[in-house]
Amino acid sequence: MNVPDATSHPAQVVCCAPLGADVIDDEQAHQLAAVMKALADPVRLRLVSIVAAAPGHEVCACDLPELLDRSQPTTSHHLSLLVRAGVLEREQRGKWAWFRLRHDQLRAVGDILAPSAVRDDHSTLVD
Amino acid sequence: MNVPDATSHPAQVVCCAPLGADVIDDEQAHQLAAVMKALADPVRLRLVSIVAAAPGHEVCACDLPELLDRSQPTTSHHLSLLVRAGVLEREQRGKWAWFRLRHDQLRAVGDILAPSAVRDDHSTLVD
DNA sequence: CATTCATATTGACATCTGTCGATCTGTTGC
DNA sequence: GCAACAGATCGACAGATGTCAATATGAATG
Repeated sequence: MNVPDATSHPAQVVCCAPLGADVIDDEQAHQLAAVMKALADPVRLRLVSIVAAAPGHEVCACDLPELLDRSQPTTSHHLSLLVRAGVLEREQRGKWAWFRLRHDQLRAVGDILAPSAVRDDHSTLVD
Repeated sequence: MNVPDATSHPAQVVCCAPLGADVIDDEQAHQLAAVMKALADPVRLRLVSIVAAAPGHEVCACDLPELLDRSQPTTSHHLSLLVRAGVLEREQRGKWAWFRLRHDQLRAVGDILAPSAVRDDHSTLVD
């Protein structure tokens, strides 16, 4: 899936200009596509939704195979993919792994697609 | 890729609750994933960006193979995929096909990921 | 340190995806 | 109707993706 960076921990937040501001170059397109590919799967969307709706916006991996109706390896696979994409953060607590949302990353992607009306907008997608 | 609906023309805009409002069900997840899959490709992101940045937010298909550095069939494939996903609209003008952005669809997806601060927010992702 | 439990990694497999060359379809102009 | 052109569809193929069973790794606990 070729997500931005596999090893360094605080994965980079995808960059910022809204889609209509200018034609994005190939590199930007690949970076953004990598994060969006990570999100563009039903299981992972439900996963993100579960984390987002959880108290404290965090969940223990131990609960996820059942919630997602997937095997433990499959669940782990999706989790690590989302971490590599910078959408989730992983934290080890005792023998459990907890995952928290990277709201900044989610917001960055959202803002590229639909620049929020609050920011001074350079007459882009918003006609 | 299994995008929402292949034939009916004004393809449905993906639905609305932000990701953290509640855990989305399997059906919602599949619908949203379909639209996001359509967007989660470097070539298609550049394509959308090209349309978004074009005067009038519309482009002629005839210009795209060169701009995207892809063959005519490949370009056509990406275009029809985006139309099926409800991201683009197609209009025939003489022998040329023109494509326009569905801003509503793009905004819907963006708002699910990053609920805009202007709307009264149901304490979701925005801590 | 041996056991147990939670999670990650590996290997295998079917399916999906992006790409192009070749061809078909539909529109224009003669 | 026919030639010319724009664009869509088909067929093929390499490579990516989602899935699970089996196994490895790593942390807590006796």
